[in-house]
Amino acid sequence: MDALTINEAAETTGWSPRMLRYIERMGLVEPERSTGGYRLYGPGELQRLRTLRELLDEHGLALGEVGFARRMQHDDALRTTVEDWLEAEPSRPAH
Amino acid sequence: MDALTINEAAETTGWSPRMLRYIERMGLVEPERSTGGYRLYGPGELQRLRTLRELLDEHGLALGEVGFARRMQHDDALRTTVEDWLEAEPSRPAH
DNA sequence: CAAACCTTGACACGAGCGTGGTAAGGTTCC
DNA sequence: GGAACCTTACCACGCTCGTGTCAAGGTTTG
Repeated sequence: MDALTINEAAETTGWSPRMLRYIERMGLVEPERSTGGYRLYGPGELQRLRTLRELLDEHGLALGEVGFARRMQHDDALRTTVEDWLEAEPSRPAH
Repeated sequence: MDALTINEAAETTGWSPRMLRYIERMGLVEPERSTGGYRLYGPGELQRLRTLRELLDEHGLALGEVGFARRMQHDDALRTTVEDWLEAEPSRPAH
């Protein structure tokens, strides 16, 4: 078994176990579960957790913002509605 | 002059003057200014304010989230970094 | 089976968000 | 010039976010 439990995953990624559960609820990193319900973090998830940390630091993002970006990517209606609104810059009569 | 001042704009859009200033700081609707510094809302901005309200209600969004979407659209590095992270789903070895 | 680990759920708490108000001072325009 | 409006800058307050800790109970494994 090459999957780590939550405390082991926390140890190697630098996140706290508490935050790993929080990140899961955001839908950002969702590990498999053992038959008994234990979270099992595979190499893919561990990598993702490390790069998530970089992603946040690099651009000063919040977890909620990445979660929102994810929602936009999964919800076509949401994404297009937001994009349409953003693209409709105020039609300012030529300066 | 077909541009409204902040209180007039608030009146016709349903936002409070307080929120119009807040929305401006989010970078979502940035009206022109009079020489004296008064905000002047043109028809374009008024329309944008009304549709913004709809956008939020329709998908239960927060102003900060739309502001974040805007930042992503304006900052290429930010957008691609976030998208790359989201697209890299955990490489789960074939179940 | 028992020690060590995990689960969910609750309470806590500082920081920031979305609002409102108010104060001190500048702008518009009749 | 003065009434009515605007500006920025603060204080306030309830709510959510990010985070921790603890309790009660189930799982893993030596």
